[in-house]
Amino acid sequence: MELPPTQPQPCTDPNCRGQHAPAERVALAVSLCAARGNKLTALRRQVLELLWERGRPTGAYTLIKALERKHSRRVGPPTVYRALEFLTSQRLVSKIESRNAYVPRTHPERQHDCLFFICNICGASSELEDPRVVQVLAEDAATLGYSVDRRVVEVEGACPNCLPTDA
Amino acid sequence: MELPPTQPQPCTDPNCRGQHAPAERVALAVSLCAARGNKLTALRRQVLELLWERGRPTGAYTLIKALERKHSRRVGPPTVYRALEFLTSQRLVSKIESRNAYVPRTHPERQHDCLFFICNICGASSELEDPRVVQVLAEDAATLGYSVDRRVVEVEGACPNCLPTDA
DNA sequence: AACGCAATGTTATAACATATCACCATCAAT
DNA sequence: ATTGATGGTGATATGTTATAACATTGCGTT
Repeated sequence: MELPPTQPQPCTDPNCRGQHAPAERVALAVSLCAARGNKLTALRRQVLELLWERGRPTGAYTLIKALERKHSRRVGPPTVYRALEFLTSQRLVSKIESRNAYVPRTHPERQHDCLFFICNICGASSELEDPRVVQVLAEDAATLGYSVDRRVVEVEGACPNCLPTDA
Repeated sequence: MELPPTQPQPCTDPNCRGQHAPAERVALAVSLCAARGNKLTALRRQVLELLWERGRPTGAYTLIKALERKHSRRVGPPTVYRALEFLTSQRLVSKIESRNAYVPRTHPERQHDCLFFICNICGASSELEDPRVVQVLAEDAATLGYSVDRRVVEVEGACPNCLPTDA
């Protein structure tokens, strides 16, 4: 859980227009929150920045240690969990349930639920949007008579970088 | 997490041939393990029985308390976690990642990965098999260049029993 | 200043999971 | 039968993730 940071992953969305450096991600978050009338405070912004800097699903206690290093004082778990809750409510962050870890979302301006691919070897994750998954799950929910509040779709495997190459 | 047990859910698979009472589920598990040369010991069987009796995703520490009542002595966490690991390896149990809880599988004889619907109100869950989900996720994985080891698909919502009725 | 409110700080604890070592059956090989 | 390997279990401690409960700070309003 204490792996070194990586570079942010490339966006897997063909319609994406860039803005992928951490600073740009955070700037987008600032303007999104402002537009919604919510406050991306210094603490919340720092947590989001840390997530972007690390570039992979990161546990709450790793964030706590990073904040303690940055502030040179103790940081209690609720401090970070509250920030994560806020960021999640703003769709700026998603929790990876199968890892108990958190990732920043590449497209917080969109309403869709995400789908995550997670590499079991390097720990990186890729976010994807696929309406077909949403559609199929909606049909299944209808069959069962369920209403849908939230979808958790996580695929574990090996990413292209970690997969043995043929070359 | 300490809700009362419910009845086992009806099977949502149209091709299912019954055998849904807890005793029958356990009998099937016994024969499956025997056929595979694995030992469903007393402890493991008890954990599986408890899961069937509870009829909803159940946390490891709830199982520990139940075993302690049954055995009238202390049961350490590793005891239950080892049983859960065995049952999971035999596809007799799945973990619900979004709840840190465990459910018995209705069709352990099948190889497919499952898809779970979980009611946020009563806590019940339904297991489903849908090859379309597997197919779509496989296509997405191919697009990203990922290999797939495991799928986690969990849909949270309200089950038909808990949804307001029109009648 | 006094108040209301949102955010944050602080401490403790709950809830979930694993490491480690010891013990004891079972069973195959000698 | 003895030995030794294996696998399951018991027991204690510890690690990891998350929340409850309550205090404090900072800031805008009156």
